[in-house]
Amino acid sequence: MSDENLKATPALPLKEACVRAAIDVIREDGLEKLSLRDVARRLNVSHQAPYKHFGLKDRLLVEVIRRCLRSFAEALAASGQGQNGPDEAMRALGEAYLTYAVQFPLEYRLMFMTPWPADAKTAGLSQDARAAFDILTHRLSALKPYVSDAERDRDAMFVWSSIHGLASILQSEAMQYLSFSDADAQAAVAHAMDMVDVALAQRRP
Amino acid sequence: MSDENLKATPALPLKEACVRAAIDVIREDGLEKLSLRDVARRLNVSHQAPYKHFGLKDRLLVEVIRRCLRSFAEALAASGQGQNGPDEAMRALGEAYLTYAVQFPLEYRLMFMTPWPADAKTAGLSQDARAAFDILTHRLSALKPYVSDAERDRDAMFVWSSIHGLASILQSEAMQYLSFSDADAQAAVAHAMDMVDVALAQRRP
DNA sequence: TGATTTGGTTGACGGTGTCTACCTCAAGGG
DNA sequence: CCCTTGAGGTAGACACCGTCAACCAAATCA
Repeated sequence: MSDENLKATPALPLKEACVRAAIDVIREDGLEKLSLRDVARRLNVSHQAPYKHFGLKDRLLVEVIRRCLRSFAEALAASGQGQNGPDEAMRALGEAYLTYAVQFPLEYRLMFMTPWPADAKTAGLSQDARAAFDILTHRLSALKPYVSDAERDRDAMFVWSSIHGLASILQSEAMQYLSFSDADAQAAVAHAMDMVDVALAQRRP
Repeated sequence: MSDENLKATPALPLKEACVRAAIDVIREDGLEKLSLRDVARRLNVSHQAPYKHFGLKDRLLVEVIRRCLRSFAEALAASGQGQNGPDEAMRALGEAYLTYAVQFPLEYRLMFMTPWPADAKTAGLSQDARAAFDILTHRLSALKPYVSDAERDRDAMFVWSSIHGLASILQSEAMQYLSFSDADAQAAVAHAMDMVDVALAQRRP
């Protein structure tokens, strides 16, 4: 036996522990409830300890967004397995997207409905976002042949904006505000996805 | 002459002035920069004065959102004038929607990308949201005949989610993050709107 | 007239992000 | 071996914030 049991609660380096605690807070209560001091309290550490690792609150936030983007991209990529054709794979992607948005609304909001910290671009978040987007472009390429990447990207942008719009409406209370019943809402979602398929199929070879 | 020039800066009752100042702040710096104390300072009034009119910050926010929804609905409704047919009216609606989102990104974010205060429903915001939504349903009714309101609402939800997705992507920096050029972005928007038209036309009589 | 409501004031409390200063301890170079 | 240095932790302060409480003047109204 080594001396593991001697140290109290090392387990994780504090930096990593901060990120995880922050994700917990956001998952539970949302971004606006996130405070560095609260994170510190949860980890039984002084209110300045997290500051040593992330000089600014925003820099912790960037790290959290990065994690979210990656786990989101993983969920999307996993949706492809065991599908028969490109059509089903495409549909599965859309459903995985919506599922994620509904299952983790606060993370989804953080990634796509919240202004990113100013230094997000320098921090390389763009690449993680692009990785998620490219899952979509790849499936589109399997679906129909494109003469150029630009043409494919236009289709991708259409699909993405439609699904994203749907997701963001779903995870807000907009449906309730417009007094849609649950059944109506579900039907509307299915219909919207059909419409996307229809539009994509329009000029398919 | 009456005694107008005797009073310093009455002009508006404080309540109204607060709402307008709050909108100014949001337009300039975004929701997260809005504070009741700042509003009070701008109006040369004690930090508690606004509190007399809106007991909670959220209640001021509700009032601001209401204004935004109404001016948004106005802009949408105005887009219908002087169009030739229902098709053009529909297209004009979509463009007015996007224009508004791009022109007033922070207001747009406030209306559709920010969790509404808890008492928004009781405060009757739903009706204002519904009014905006119904502009869309009316134009759809002019576009093609529906056998039921539910069917029309499903189409409306599809159109709305597509355009909303587009708008929310446009007003975020997502395009930049995905390294779309301005021209590409514009082309993507036009393409997406075409796709919506295509899908809508699919089963048109 | 006297009571009460309305709309304003100041002051306090607990919470936050961030700055500065201090401490401690491990690693390394002379 | 000592001594510097830097990383990672601490406590304390400052300026904000939302909100509550107490007070106060003028208007409204019984």
